[in-house]
Amino acid sequence: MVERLDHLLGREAGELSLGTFHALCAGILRRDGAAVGLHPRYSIYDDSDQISLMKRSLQELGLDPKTYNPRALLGAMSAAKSQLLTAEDYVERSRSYFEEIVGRVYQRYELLLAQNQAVDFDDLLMKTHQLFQSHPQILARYQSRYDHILVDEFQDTNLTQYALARQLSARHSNLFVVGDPDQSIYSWRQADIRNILDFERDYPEAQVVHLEQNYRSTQTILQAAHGVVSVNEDRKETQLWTENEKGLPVIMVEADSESDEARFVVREVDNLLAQGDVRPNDCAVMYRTNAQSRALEEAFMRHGTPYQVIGGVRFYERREIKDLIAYLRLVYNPYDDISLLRIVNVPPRGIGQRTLDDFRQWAGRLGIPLYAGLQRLTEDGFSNPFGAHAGAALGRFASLIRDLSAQSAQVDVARLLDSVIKASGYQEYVMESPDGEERWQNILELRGIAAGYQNLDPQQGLTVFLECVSLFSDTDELDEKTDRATLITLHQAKGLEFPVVFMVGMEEGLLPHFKCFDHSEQMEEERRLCYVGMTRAKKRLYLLRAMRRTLMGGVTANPPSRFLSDIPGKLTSHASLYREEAMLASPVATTLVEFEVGDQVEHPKFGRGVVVGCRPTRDDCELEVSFPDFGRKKLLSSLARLGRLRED
DNA sequence: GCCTCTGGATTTTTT
DNA sequence: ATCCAGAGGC
Repeated sequence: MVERLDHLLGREAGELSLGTFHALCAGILRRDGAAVGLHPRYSIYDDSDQISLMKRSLQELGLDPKTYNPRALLGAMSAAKSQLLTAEDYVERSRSYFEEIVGRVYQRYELLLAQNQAVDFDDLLMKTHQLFQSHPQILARYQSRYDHILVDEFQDTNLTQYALARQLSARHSNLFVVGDPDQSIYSWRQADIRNILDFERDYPEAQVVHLEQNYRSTQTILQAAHGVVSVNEDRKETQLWTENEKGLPVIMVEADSESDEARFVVREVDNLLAQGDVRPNDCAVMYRTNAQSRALEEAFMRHGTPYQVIGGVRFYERREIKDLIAYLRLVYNPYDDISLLRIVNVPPRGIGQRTLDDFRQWAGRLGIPLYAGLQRLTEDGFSNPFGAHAGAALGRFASLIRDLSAQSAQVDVARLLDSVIKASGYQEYVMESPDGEERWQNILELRGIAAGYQNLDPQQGLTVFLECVSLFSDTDELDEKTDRATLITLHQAKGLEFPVVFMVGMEEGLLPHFKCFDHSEQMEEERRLCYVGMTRAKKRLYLLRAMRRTLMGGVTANPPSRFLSDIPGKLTSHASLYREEAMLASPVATTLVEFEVGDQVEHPKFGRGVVVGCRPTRDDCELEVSFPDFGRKKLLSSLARLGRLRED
């Protein structure tokens, strides 16, 4: 985004602050969070840290994590935070037994967060809002800093984000939001469409501009996508139009299995590349679930076609990476018990469950963070209450972290990381494990990323590095410089565009996902998701499905997605792998051209003619063409080299 | 304390 | 199919 703006605005782009709500808030809290009791070196807890903390909350309350699913509780709590409900608010309005439990857990969870000097993703937003509310003079500073505020993808903001935008723009009243209700695909993350509806109420003087001209896609693609999304009932009818050409038909492909599906994609990409006007970068393959990337990746790899997978098993969620980050986080924020517990015995250093339980209880009685407890153990003249063996192991760990902390003020992040690896013996530990080599490569990659922070002073470097790691977004890794195809989920693809798009898994159960079958609102969201995917395509759109596919160990046969039948037939062509042998190595879309009755066509031998009949078959189209000099001829669209004459 | 085995859950999407 | 937590053996 920064690059795009640089390109558009030139030098002035440097004056802009640009970021996700979360990143912006993280910076604000880093500077001014002390006003709401936040330590400037607070940690940001991600998904798995949240799970740990939630489990600990349950444990402390004597609740069984099997009865009370930590994920479900986190979900309920997150929903509350997205609407600015504090734990106390929540408790006050809880109506059911479940809500009562959530309320109790929420309170305990908040307490633990505070003890750890940590915040979760939702807190970044909510605490910033609280900060602004309780400290108008701080808010005023940010208000005067930003003359204008623009929120993009406004349909995907939650109530807290909207409230933040309101606060920040209150002084200048220059708030500009851009959004498309048809592309609202994050309601499960508490995105609230009310934000769009309420906007005009909250800003009665707002000017509304409807952007109905599309500059990206061909007419055919737009019409096909409209066919899908216009079925939604909870929707205001709008139809995009474009001055672009009609373009190629949408290609529907029916494959045998997911590997066939993947093979088709790879071959077609190669065909397009061979033809010359398409580069690997122009091609994207989109799917509903990350698990689907596997078969595709395999096909791309085997075929030797360059590709990149966005998201999937996320880099920063790999175990070896999280472990090393936990060392850095603990060094950075000694209150961070979650990070300490993660690595206290990784690699194994003789601190087992028993020792740890004793130690935690002991520190708990003293009311001090675990790290402070460790330091106390090593103080001179302190008689260690743990056994000789366990006590010594704890002591060694304590001095390990202390040495690293001392270094953290002196050396840059990359060197600090080297020290962590060396002092903990992490390299040996990783190399012993299965996939050791691969995991070590990941660590080297992390080392490379850390090296990018060398020009900052040590403290600053560590701060910025940890923040980037926590707030890293998958689409950040989208690499436009190396020329390769992109494999990406439909959700992540929002906001992007590609000349060639393959949507795979167009089946009932995948898109729409079977989890959405029972709820009409969720079903409408699936439809929008399909719409988002289709409208990413500029020139060529392929919709693929597999007759059989392996899901969670078992083989299933999914019927075609209901969305496929909402695309007007005259916009589509069918292709399948069965025809593959007969097909020359040329892209499907150049051999299949869309014809309608009445089209003027030209044949290399018969000359000009008019299409009088058109019968689509499963993977082709039988045409009947009337030629003035040769009479009526039956032709196969894929074989007869017919050209359509321009309509005037 | 640490390693291995087994049974059970678990996959929708993400800042 | 794969990952994780808990149990049991060394």
